[in-house]
Amino acid sequence: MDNPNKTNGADPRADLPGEVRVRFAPSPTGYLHIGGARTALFNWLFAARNGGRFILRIEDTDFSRKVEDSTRQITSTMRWLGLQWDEGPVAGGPVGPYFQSERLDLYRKAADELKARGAAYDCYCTPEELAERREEARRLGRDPRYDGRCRNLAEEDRRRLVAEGRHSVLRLKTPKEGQTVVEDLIRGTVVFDNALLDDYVLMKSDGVPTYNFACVVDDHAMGMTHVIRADEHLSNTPKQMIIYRAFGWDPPTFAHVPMILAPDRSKLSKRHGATSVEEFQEAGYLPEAIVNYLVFLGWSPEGGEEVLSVDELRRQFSLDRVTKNAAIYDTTKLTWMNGHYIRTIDLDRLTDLSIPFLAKAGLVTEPVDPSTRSFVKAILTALRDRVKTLGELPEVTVYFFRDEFGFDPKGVQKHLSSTDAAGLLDQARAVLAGLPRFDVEACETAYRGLIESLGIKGGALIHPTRVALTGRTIGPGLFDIMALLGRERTLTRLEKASATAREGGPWPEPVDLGYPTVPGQAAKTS
RNA sequence: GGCCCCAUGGUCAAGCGGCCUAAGACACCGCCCUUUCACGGCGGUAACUCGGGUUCGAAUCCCGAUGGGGUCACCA
Repeated sequence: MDNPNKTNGADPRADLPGEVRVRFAPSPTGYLHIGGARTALFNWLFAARNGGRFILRIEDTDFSRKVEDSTRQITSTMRWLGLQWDEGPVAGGPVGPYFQSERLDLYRKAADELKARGAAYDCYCTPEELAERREEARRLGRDPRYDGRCRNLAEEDRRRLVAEGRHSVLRLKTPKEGQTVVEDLIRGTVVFDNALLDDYVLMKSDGVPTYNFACVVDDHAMGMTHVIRADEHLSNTPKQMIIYRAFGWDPPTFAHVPMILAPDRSKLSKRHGATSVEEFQEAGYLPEAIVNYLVFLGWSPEGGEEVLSVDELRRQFSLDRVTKNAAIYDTTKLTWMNGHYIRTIDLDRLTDLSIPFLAKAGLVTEPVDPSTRSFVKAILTALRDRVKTLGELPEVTVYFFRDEFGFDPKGVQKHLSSTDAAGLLDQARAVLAGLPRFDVEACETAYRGLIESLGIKGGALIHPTRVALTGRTIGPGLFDIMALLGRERTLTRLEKASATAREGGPWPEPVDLGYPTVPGQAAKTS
């Protein structure tokens, strides 16, 4: 005799490492969505805080031929963010495989068990018929739900349908009465009427499970203790609870975190600009800034700090300080935070992170030699608190790397259009040329001296010099620029600018290095 | 449309019955610092969706309305 409980066994959780087990289960869509990243982050932090394990599972039950590429993309971005998983692709683990596409046998077995328990049944209705009936129901103003006609099929009818060559799907026999109660860590108690639940599909006709089914089978088999996921899954939860109950399994504890919405309050999608972590990565955002920003979308620390290190987050994160309301995603604060990290992280690290951006613009060639590296480092010292993203770097540093850098017409107009300016530049050049040492202090002393002896205001000399040396009116301190440029280039540029000023131009046009892309702010500019 | 969730400034948010004539951060606006631009410092504008209750007392509890969001597939 069949023992309906025989495959229940012990709760898998009992034998698995970690008291707390949580997972992030993305489907391989090609990139790591910003909302997904936050869900992953919450899970990761929750595991860290509770001494648990963080599992990565790829939900690739959909067709998708790019599974491999997509998975690589997602995993590499997660690593870049610092969200290492304890079990999952590459890492392996005791309850693998961690790709749903490799777990098909498990689902089939589980499906058979459910059928044996009388909790599910084969349905032979074709998609066309279903669509037709849905349409019909809609027309009559009824809920477009499955009518349950295969729920209690007589054996001979079943045979007839098979003989017609029909394929079947497996449907769950959902209870017609009663309620399903979800005790959610964030939402509290949420009650759903079973009567509203459809006999939805568990296994598709091609033998592949649907999301809700695979999700339950895996969460159970993988010993999940908590399921932390986006709010959009809350309405799926009763369906999943019923499956757990049908198997006789204890469901995990659920926590539905609020969604991240686009500025227009709708669900975040591609048309809202940057929605993937990769886009921010390419634009020169630092992982710590993204993590820091993301965690504050829905969570806040007890102390009210706005900037917290990852270590601090791992120590402080808790689900009971997660808000219930959806957050609108706005990059302004992220950009500010990125600027904060740019000016506070270790300089060597900043240098290493910056070089690829300069290389991409052709300003340096990788691998950089030591002297170039220290030059970049010195530039960064002078410039780091003036940029918000690494992507802006080429734009604001060209003149350090190239002698053709173009002049801002307004700057020229304002500071280099008179012959006075040319004269000033000549005098400055003479003074600088005679300096025994050419460093920040020496340059400044020389300039201050010249300014005083000419009886002019500092700006009268400094502004024209800045434009002459950099082509623009903004940038680091002038004497830092001189020291960075070195005597030779400084003198040459002064001379050249003076000559051009005398001739009244022409001044080279600013070069286009691809303007800094700040994702999500495109809409603002237009 | 049914069901579910949510509701404090432009945005993120603190607040969990009296400490609220409501924190903090970003953004914005002034001022200061200053060779520019930043950074930094100081200050300012700006919010409890509405209506009923409960209570001595409500941003906080209850109900309703309104608004927003999610979900209703052989997608995940």
